[in-house]
Amino acid sequence: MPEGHTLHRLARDLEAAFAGRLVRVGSPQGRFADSAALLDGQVVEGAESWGKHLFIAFPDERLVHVHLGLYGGFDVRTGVDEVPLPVGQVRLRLVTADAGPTSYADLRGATACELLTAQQRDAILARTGPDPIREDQDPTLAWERVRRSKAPIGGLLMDQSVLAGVGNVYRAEVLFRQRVHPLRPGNTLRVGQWRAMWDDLVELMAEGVRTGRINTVRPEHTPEAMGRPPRVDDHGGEVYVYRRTGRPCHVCGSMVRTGVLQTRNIFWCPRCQPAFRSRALG
DNA sequence: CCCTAATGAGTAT
DNA sequence: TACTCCTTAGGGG
Repeated sequence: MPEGHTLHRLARDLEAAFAGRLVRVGSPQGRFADSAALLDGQVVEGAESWGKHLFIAFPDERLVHVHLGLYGGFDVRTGVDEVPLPVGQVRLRLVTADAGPTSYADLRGATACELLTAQQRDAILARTGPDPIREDQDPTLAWERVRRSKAPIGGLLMDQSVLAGVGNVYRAEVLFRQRVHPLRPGNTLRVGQWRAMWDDLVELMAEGVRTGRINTVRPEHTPEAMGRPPRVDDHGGEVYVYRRTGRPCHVCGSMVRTGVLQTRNIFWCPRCQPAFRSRALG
């Protein structure tokens, strides 16, 4: 489930499970085997995330860079009695190998799993915008990009060089909550609207880190408050528009619409998010 | 702008 | 067997 909150939780969990611990490092699937051999038997220094990028630090400034892509997963288990045999395509496995409690972590389906230098990590961070999950981030850096761009805000929100960590769910939901149409050009937004979106993302994504889910509905729109059935599908969080095509808007009852914006599905409410200029999405 | 490929696994047909 | 997906990089107009 890879948006920024997922990576942040993973960094936290990997840090708790492995920082300061001697680990065995392997690649049961084989595709990371050479690099794993270099790290095997070393002590993990820490783990950190930035946007959707995850870095696990080993001695001598060697960093494992992980990007989960569309469907990667990193299962971290702490305090287990036994480490099971790998199941499926495990690209990277970490297992504690000292006197402390036993933990292991299995990485599958990642777009990136590679060994980088600190310089290479810095190059990635240099093309990554402010991350609403991290402390002390400067939203004006993102605003300077948004206000100069005629690209649709729905695309800018997912441009990781503008803003780091927002994916398809958070973009659809923050646009709904702030009543902004996805096709609205960045350079037509007012700074107050941008600031409201940023502040909302800070809150929403912090809640995502706490719960591990993307939950975006306000208290008055929860299933309990409205007497409606809870969302039944996949990921579990309550949302306003994401993947709710053709269903009634929780706020106004209009049918939620869908379209494609920069190769990704976008969802919005035509009444709560009135069109601005363009009608290309209907 | 458009298209395609690349990661796994689950669910549908 | 196909099709989906909380992503991104690369190539061609």
